[in-house]
Amino acid sequence: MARAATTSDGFNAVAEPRRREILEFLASGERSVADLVVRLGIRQPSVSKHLGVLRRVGLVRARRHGRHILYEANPEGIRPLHEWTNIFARLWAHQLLRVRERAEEKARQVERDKLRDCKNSSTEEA
Amino acid sequence: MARAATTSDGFNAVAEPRRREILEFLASGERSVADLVVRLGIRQPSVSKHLGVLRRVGLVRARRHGRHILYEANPEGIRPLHEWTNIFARLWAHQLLRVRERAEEKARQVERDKLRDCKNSSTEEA
DNA sequence: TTGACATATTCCTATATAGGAATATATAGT
DNA sequence: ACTATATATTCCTATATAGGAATATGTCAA
Repeated sequence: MARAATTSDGFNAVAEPRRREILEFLASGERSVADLVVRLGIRQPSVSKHLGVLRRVGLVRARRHGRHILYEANPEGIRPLHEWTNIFARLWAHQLLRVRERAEEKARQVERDKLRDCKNSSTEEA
Repeated sequence: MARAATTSDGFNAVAEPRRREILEFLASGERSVADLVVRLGIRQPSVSKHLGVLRRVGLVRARRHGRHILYEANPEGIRPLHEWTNIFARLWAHQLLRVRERAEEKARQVERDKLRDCKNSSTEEA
């Protein structure tokens, strides 16, 4: 048997590097096919084909605007991939630590601010 | 040109459903090839081939234990995929809202604490 | 060493690509 | 209607599969 179709699910669609590039670009907003051609530096038919795959899998949506067709990312389509990778989240010890550390650092910062505010209000009392 | 090799990166390796199943199973701990054969219900050579792909891409590690070879997931290999999906995190409205709401609620709580602390310090001046 | 078990590898084939080239379709402007 | 522009589709080909079948490799045990 050959590989599963690129249109069989998001995982297969996103396996192609160009399609990831497209999605990365579309993450910043709606773009025309021509925009993508310029951005990716590949020929227009290739871009259209990739967009076709992404559209069939529900990773992008398209709408006409004059002569152009504007594509936008459908972030909901990416979520299943995100959820899947989360299966391993509990094994990322450092990341957990880092997130917690950042939260605690922020809390400390807030404490410092609080102290400073109190002092200021007691001296200059605007 | 054909599709990128399954061993070219984690995205391509994980595009195959069987390989995802393997990783899901290995997320619960080290397993032998025979375990995987039972679990997946596919023939041993297929499992070995899938494991070979996963190993080359760095998604699993193997070690011998007697006659058996034990495979374990390498969660670090999955992180790049997770990071990539995070590009769209800010577009997941509910999650974004939830995160922002929690941050703002926390900020309000901090404000309340600050006010209370200031009042306390002006009355009981410890 | 021989045999039994566990895993990997090789050979085979049908299948689905990705990109190039050429062409079709659709829309706007004149 | 005609032309220019924007995008999609078709045809082509080299390539890499996934799984089946058969076989090789490696390890223990007696």
